[in-house]
Amino acid sequence: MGYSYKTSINFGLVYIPVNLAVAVRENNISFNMLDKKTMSRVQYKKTCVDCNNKEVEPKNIVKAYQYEEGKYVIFEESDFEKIKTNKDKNITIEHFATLSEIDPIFYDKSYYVVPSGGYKAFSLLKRAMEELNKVGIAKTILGNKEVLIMLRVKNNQMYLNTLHFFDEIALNPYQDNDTEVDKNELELAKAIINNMTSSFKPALYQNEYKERLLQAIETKIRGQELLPAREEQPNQVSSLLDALQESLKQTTKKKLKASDDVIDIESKEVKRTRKRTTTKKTKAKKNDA
Amino acid sequence: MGYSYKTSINFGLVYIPVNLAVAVRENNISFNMLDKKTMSRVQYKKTCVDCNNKEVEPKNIVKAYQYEEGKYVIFEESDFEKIKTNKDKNITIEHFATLSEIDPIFYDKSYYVVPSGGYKAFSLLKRAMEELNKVGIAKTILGNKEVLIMLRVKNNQMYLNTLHFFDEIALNPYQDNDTEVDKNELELAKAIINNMTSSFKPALYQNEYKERLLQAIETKIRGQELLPAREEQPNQVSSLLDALQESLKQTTKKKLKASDDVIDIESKEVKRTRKRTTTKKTKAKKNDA
DNA sequence: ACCAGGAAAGAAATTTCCTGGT
Repeated sequence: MGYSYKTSINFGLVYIPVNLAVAVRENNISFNMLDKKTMSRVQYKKTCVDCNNKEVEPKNIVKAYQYEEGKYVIFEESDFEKIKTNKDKNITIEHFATLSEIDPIFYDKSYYVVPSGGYKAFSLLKRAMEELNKVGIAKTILGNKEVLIMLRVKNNQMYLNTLHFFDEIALNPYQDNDTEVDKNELELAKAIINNMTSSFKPALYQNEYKERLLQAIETKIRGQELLPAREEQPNQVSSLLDALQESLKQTTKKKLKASDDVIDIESKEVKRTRKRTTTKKTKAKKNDA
Repeated sequence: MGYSYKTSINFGLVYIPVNLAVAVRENNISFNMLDKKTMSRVQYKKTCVDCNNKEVEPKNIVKAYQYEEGKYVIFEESDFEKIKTNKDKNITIEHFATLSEIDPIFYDKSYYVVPSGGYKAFSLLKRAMEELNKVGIAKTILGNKEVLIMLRVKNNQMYLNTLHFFDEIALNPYQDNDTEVDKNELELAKAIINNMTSSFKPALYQNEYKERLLQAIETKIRGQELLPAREEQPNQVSSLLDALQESLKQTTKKKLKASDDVIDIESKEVKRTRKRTTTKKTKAKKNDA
C-alpha cells in the first residue's frame, strides 16, 4: 500500500516518524467521457490560451497565483519550502481534548497513522491516549496546505483526522427561532423517534443503488433496454397530526416485530466480510490508442 | 446562496421538502497553471484520442462505463433516472441512533438542511430530535451517488452529514498487538497528556501557513526575494525515558502558567468574527484572453 | 503500476483527467 504523506508526531519531546495511509477509499462506479461519433476516449490536452491553443509541455508549466485580473506571480516548489518551518512539517501535538467536544462538522479526511520508527514510543503514546480516552490536537502542513489535525486511538489503532478550520464553516442560510411547536404533536414525534431507535451498524447498510447500477451495466452489455424501477405508491395523509398518529401506530407495530428479529440481525453483522469489489475497471491509458 | 441538492425528508409519514446547503467551504489559496514562456493561462482542451487529437465539442461527449479494456456502454442522464425510485430521491429516516455511536471515520460531507415547505413539521422534528438527543440515519441518492446519511440537530439547526459506506473503510496496514509498554513510562505519558489537556476551541486555530503564503505573495508582487522561514532548534534528547521526564517537567510548568491566562483565552474566543476572506481571487475565464 | 491529490470545467458542486510520489 502506498502512503499519502510522510511526517512525524511530536509528543512533548518524543519524536515518532510516521506515514499516513488513507483510511477511506471511495468505491464509486466511475465513468469516462467518449466522443459520441467515434466512441473514442476523450483526453485533456493542456493548451496555451494566448498562443492559438498550442499544446503546452508539462515542463513548461509553472504554478502561479493571480493577484489581479491577468496578473500573476510564479511559485516554484522551492518557494513553498522556504515558507515552511520544520515544525510545520511535523505533527506537534498542541494539546489533548475529548472526542465529544469536536463537532462532526469539522471532520474532513481520515488516515491511519503508521510508524516508520520509534515503535516503542508509538505504542506508548497509543496506550496512554486510549487509556485516558483523549484525542490529540495538532496543526501541520500536508502537501502545500495547512490542516488542523485530530489524533485518536481506538482498538489499539491510531487514526488521524484532518479538521476544517473554523473560518471554513459557512453560516446556515435558514434561521427559525420562533416557530411554535404543539405539545401534543411533540409528544407524538418523540414517541415515534423512540420506537425507531436502534443502534448504528454500518455494515448493515448496503449500497443498493450501486448494485442496481451494476445490473444496468450488465443489461447494457447484453444490448438490452433498461426498464424503469418499480415504484411504491406513497401513502397520502392529510394533516401533520394524522401523519404523526399513523406513523406512531406503524412504528409501534414494527418495533414489536423487530424485537423478535434481533438475533438474526446480530448474526448478520458478525458474518460481514471485508471483500473488495472485483468489478473495478482498468483505466484506459493514452497508449491504449 | 445556492443549494446543492433539492430533496425531502420522510419521517414516518411526515413529508418535508428540503434543500441542502453546503456547510463547509474550503478557503484555500489556489494556484493556476501558466505557460512559462508566455505567462499565459493553461486551458484543458478535450480531444479525441483516436482522431488525431481533434477537439471534441461538449455536446458530442457522452458518459460511458468501461466494462472491458476498450469496451464501453453509454449512459445517458435518462438511464440514471430509470434506476432511481422515488424513495431513492428522498431521505427516508430508517432509524434513529445516538451521535457517539458513529465513528468519526464514517463522516464525509456536511450540509445545512433548509426546509422549502412543511415548516411546522420541520420545527417539530428538529425539536423532538434535539430534546431526545437522537440522530436520524437514512440513505438517499445525491447526484448519481448513493450515500448513507446522518441527520442531527444542534442549537436548533439541522445538519446533514453524508457517511461513508462500511466497505469503503480500508484496513490499517499496520498492526502491532504485542508491543510491551513499560509501566513507569506509561504513567509519565499519561501525566504529560493530563497536563496538556484543555478544551477544543476551533476558533483559536489560525491558518498561519496561509498567512505566511499571503505574505510571500505580497513579497513576490513587490518583486522581492522570499526569505527562508526562521527555524527553531529542536531539543535533542537521548532516550525515550529522558524525553518523557523532560516533557513532564515542561508541560507541568506550562500548565501552571496557563491557568493564569485562562481568562484571556476565553475573551479571545468570544471576540471571534465570522469574516470572509477578501483575498479570494477572481478565477480567470476563457474569455479573459 | 498504482492511486491520492491538484487543476480545470461548468450544473457553480462535483466530476473528470493528469501527474508525481511511492
